[in-house]
Amino acid sequence: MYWGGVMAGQIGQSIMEEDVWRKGPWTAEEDRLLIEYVRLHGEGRWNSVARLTGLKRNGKSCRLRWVNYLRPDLKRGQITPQEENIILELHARWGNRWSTIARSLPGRTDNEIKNYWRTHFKKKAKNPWDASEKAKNRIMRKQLFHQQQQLLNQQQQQLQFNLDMKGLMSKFEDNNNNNNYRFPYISQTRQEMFNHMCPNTTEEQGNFMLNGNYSVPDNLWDGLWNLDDDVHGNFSNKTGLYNLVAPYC
DNA sequence: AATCATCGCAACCGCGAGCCC
DNA sequence: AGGGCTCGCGGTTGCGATGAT
Repeated sequence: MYWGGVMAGQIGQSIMEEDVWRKGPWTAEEDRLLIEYVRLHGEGRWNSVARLTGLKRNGKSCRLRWVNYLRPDLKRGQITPQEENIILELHARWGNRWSTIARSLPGRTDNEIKNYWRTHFKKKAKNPWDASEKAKNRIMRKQLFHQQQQLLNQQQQQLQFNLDMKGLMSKFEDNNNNNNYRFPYISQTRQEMFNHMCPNTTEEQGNFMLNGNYSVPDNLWDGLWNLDDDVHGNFSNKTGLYNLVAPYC
């Protein structure tokens, strides 16, 4: 634990005052204050956090803590082989554009993916592109090995997937009905959302998924690789929804 | 058991884009 | 037009955990 940087006084005040920003690991109390701030004011205006909550953290630090650790829709746990494959594919396509890659992995942050890449792939070859090819081969072998087990577990996975999807959809609907702070950008009905997120989905497929069976047609995954980067610049609109749902479409 | 190396990840830093006045 | 502010991104660092010797 240490104390760092001195910041000149805040703009707009006649008297310049020195403020010492705290650095280093966040405490539970700091997390609580930040979560409360976002609950009351939503994401953004991070430089207001210190003034409104008393947190001795600068805006950048608050944003980073929220985006990388406190966001309620973050997925915990290890990167799955499927996610690993996506990372490799997208890195081969976009290089170190971590935020772009992260948008295709719901619940994963650019920082997490960046760290994962560095620790798992970067050092395994002289350059990352070689690493990408080697890792892809490794994953293909791994997937082959696990194929039999996956078949055995298929029923159980299908059940879990259905439950997860139902939970996701209920969150969206809760937000729609209750203005839940977790998804402040959502203002669509479930049907509208699916129409937007899954434009290639036929009406029959859409109804099928909406009515409780969320099996993913293989061809719909193709859309994941054709995401238009231009429409993914901000997580405060439909894009956020798209990114959450895209893997299921 | 002690020491050293490596890993994994949270957090920081510098930079640039976009916006507003 | 340009200066200031906010935000997001990618690179880097620091440090605890874990493994190897």
